[in-house]
Amino acid sequence: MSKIQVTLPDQSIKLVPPATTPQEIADNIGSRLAQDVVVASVNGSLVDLNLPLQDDCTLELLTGDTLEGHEVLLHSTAHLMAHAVKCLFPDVKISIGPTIENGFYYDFDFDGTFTDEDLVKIENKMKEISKAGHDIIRQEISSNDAIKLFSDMGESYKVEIIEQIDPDDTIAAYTQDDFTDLCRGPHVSNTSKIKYFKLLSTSGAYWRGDEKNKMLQRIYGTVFSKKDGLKRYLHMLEEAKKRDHRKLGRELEIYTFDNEVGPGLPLWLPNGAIIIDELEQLAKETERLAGYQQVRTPHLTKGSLYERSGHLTHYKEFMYPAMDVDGTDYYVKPMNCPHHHKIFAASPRSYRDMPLRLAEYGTCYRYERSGQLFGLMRVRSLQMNDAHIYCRPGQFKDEFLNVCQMYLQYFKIFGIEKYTMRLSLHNPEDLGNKFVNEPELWLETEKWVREALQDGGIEFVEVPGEAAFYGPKIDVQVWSAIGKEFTLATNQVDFAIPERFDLNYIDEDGSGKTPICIHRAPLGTHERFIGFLIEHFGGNFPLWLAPVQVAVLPVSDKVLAYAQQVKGSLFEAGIRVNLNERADKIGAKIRHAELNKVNVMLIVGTKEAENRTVSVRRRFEGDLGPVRLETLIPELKDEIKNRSVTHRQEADAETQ
RNA sequence: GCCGGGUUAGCUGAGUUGGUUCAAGCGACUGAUUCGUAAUCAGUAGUAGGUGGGUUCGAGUCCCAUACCCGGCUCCA
Repeated sequence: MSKIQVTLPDQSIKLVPPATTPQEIADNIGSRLAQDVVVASVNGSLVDLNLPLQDDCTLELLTGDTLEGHEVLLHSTAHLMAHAVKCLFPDVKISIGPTIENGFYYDFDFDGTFTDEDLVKIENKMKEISKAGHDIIRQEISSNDAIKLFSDMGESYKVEIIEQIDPDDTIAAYTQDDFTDLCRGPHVSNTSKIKYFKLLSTSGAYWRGDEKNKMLQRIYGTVFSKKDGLKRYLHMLEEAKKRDHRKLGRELEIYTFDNEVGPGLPLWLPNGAIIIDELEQLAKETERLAGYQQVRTPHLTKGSLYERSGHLTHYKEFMYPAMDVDGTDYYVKPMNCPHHHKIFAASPRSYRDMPLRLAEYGTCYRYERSGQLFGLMRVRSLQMNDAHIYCRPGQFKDEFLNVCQMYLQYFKIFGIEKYTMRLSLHNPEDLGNKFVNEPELWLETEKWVREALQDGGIEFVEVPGEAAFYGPKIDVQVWSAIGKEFTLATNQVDFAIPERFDLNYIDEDGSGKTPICIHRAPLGTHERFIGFLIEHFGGNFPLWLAPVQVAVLPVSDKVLAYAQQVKGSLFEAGIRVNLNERADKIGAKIRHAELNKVNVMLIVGTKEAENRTVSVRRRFEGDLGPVRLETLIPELKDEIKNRSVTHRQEADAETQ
């Protein structure tokens, strides 16, 4: 019988009989690989390990350590979980069980809810099924057969899914013991390959993600190919919790909430106010240089303004209800743009005035639904680093790109490296509904934005259907310590609203033209940005942002007078300084300062008092020895002025 | 808004099946100590079971309502 040639990644060739499976080849190479391999890549496509090879091919045997292998392992574990759930709760219907970053979930239709005890039971059952070592067998079937198969099992959600699959596509079912699931695969070849898993949480989730549909019960879990991987991941989750801005925000006394004030309405404590102030300084300096002008607008406005802007039709449910003032509806403002439009309209404008850039740190109020609130990241009172740029079509690309570059400039200052730029486009099917009905303008402005980004060499991903109702936008996505995704900054094109406000400028030819408007908030809101920064730095703020920049720590009361002089000099130099006058030992004072994540500690004892020096100790660096204040103060002022991102190793190490 | 869980002192956090005055640690305060790079010792106090009802001889514990928080879903101008 002729053999087939199987080329391995090291270019070595195995001659095997036709119908040999990748698993058999792995078995032949070594017992370790035989056990660890989870999926095969044949001629570049992922396939099951028990798929018989018929022709010459290249073969890569992927373990659960590889990206593709881990994905397969996650997916197979979702099936294993569904299998276990069906064993324990035969009445549940299964729906979908995809992989997500670092894990998987499965949604079940279940009359009841899964308790923590249920999770333990399910996990134990999974271990049992894993130990039993059932083969996982793929079966390709026709659409009709699949519908019959899953109808007979009472799996109505699966039937619904199959009905929406193109009947010409291959439909596959995977069976392990008495459990069969619809899946395109590939999967690991045997349940015994799934070992190091953990069920993490439960929640409700709407079928197909639509809140009009039935709410299903979701279970989240994760799996790793090695015990150590799972352990490290669980440890990482614990570490991330330590950086959670809600925990650090309280510990570092940055902000708080109060039941009597109301949900989503943060109270900024003095330390938080300092951080806000520094951010505003940065923004004002940056925007002044970029040609922005500051404006200020009121918190209350007549409803008619929001009718004109379209916000009352598009976002009324997210606005605080109207209050009646002398028979007229007034609203607290949910955004600043209509007011800025009014400022544009307040004077006749010429093409010579363009681009006109109006900036404001306006406080807005949005009625976020109660379940959306999340620490500082999602609040009901928020202050935006907002501005609106009015420009002529020919100026658009430059203006838009400049805004994007402003983001990048900020990100550099903060050392933000992990983010995604997302270009959100309209969905033609939602024109006139979710999006203003201007099909040509949509396409044109989307093209402009895309070109501006490409010209600027800025990487981005395109997301259809996510645009604002008045135009395409760029969102900058970041992740909180616990992995939640957030829009940190946003930059939107608005080709519709200026017209509704009858905004115009006199062009070179003497005719009136409508400007294009760019909405932009590179620092997002104070609330979200600071929430993010707390996590980004793990509370270890760079010197310029730190609420307490320097702590003066006298070794004993004997040198208190000198310590007070030191504090005075720093204070006069404009540095935020604390003096620890307590009767503690120096070790305790240092510990206290370290726990408060103070960047610079100045230890003064009799030696320093005699020599008119201070001993510098910096966070993460330890004792740096004595230095004269005349030397130290200018250095610190430089570090502050340059907004240097230093002394944050620990936060780096913790970043996932 | 929806599904689930939770709420005990400033923080963390115990508390059997409802049974006299609700731990403890940290923090705070007072006193002593005057000390050299992540915790000195002793003592004191504390407005502590979210709020409102109910069951009961008796509720932190059981029931109902409500507020707020947490995990998700959905949403995000």
